[in-house]
Amino acid sequence: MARAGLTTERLVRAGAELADEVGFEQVTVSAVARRFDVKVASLYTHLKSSHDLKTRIALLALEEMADRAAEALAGRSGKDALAAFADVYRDYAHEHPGRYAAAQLRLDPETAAASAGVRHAQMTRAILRGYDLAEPDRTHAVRLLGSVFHGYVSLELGGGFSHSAPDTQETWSRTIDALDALLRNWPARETNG
Amino acid sequence: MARAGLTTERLVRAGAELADEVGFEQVTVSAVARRFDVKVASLYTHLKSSHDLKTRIALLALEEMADRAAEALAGRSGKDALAAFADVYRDYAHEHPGRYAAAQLRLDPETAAASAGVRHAQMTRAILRGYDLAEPDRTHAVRLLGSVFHGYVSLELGGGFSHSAPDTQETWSRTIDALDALLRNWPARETNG
DNA sequence: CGATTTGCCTAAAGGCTTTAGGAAACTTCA
DNA sequence: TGAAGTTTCCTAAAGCCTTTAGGCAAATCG
Repeated sequence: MARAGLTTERLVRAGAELADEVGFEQVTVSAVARRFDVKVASLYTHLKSSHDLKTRIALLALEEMADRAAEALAGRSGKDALAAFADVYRDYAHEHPGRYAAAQLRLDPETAAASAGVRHAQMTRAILRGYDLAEPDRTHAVRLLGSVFHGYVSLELGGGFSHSAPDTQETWSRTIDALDALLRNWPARETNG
Repeated sequence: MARAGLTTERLVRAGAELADEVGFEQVTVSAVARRFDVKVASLYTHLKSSHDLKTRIALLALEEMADRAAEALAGRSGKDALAAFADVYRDYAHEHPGRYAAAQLRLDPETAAASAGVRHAQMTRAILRGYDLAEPDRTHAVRLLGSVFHGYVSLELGGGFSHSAPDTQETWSRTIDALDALLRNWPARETNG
């Protein structure tokens, strides 16, 4: 029998495509095997387990997003950088919903530490250089930005904003405006009242 | 054979507990059957399918959160209301991680429309009555709040904020401060610069 | 109390995961 | 070039999950 030429790389890539087509939940070793017209057991030469496959798809997605973000950030600062960065996530999630879902997979600490997730955090910090924030507010702001981007995109993708007016593109722009305003005018502690 | 006294209600409740103990992903019809010391097939008298079980757990979680939120909101307004509302989500997610994850399940439109999700949206709008926002900004703000709450909680639960300083409780307080400040000072359109 | 409905069971089929062991296809190098 | 070794893919099989079908006993209703 001729060999199929499987590699971990090709399998992961196929898994990522599958995720975008039918949802990350539906990605199984079996489904990937079918895609290569190969028996399931054969994939275990290249993958440790089903979980291994999913983790690799997640890492791929994180890399791809980080690469796009790095490019988007080049030569920009301030609100421009903020908007470009934010758009990278949203656009990526729209183009690759399955991969985006994969990127949400909970990674074990070591894997996470070695992943592109680290670059994401660094870039977010870099954006904040355009605003006047000292620690620990800078860290709070990093977390806030992460929350908004992730939260917005996952609600939007999950249909949380239904198809009602005003459209989500408009909300997205206004959200970025709001974040920019907030960062330029970060409240001091205990702003009660 | 004596009957086990199964009901849809009891099964869903058991499923929710299971979710909190071992994660929503691990909730299966089989696992719930085991919990009642009953054969798997027996559950299909009370549940349409595995997906039905999961959906019902999601609906339960949405109800519980909405109930808590409604109580928290009673008699409060402005930043007090905002903070109380926000804390409901975070606390619920910490107490019931599995149920919280369930609440993130994508529901089909009809189910979603009949769910407590509607109450959540209404309450968020109610909170904004304490701030001076006209449409469409009010809707943008509703979406922003939803994004932040959901995004923050899911990143925190997923270990996204690791265990680094400053602690997440502090960030949470500051996030609410920031949102309050933002809502009181919502930027006009095109605040570029 | 007999008849009907309901609830749980056994049986069974089909799918996914994962391991074990075999055979063909590549690679290496004399 | 061809023998030896390695790698890749295959068959087989066990284990777990879902879901349907059909049966018997328990609860409920006249």
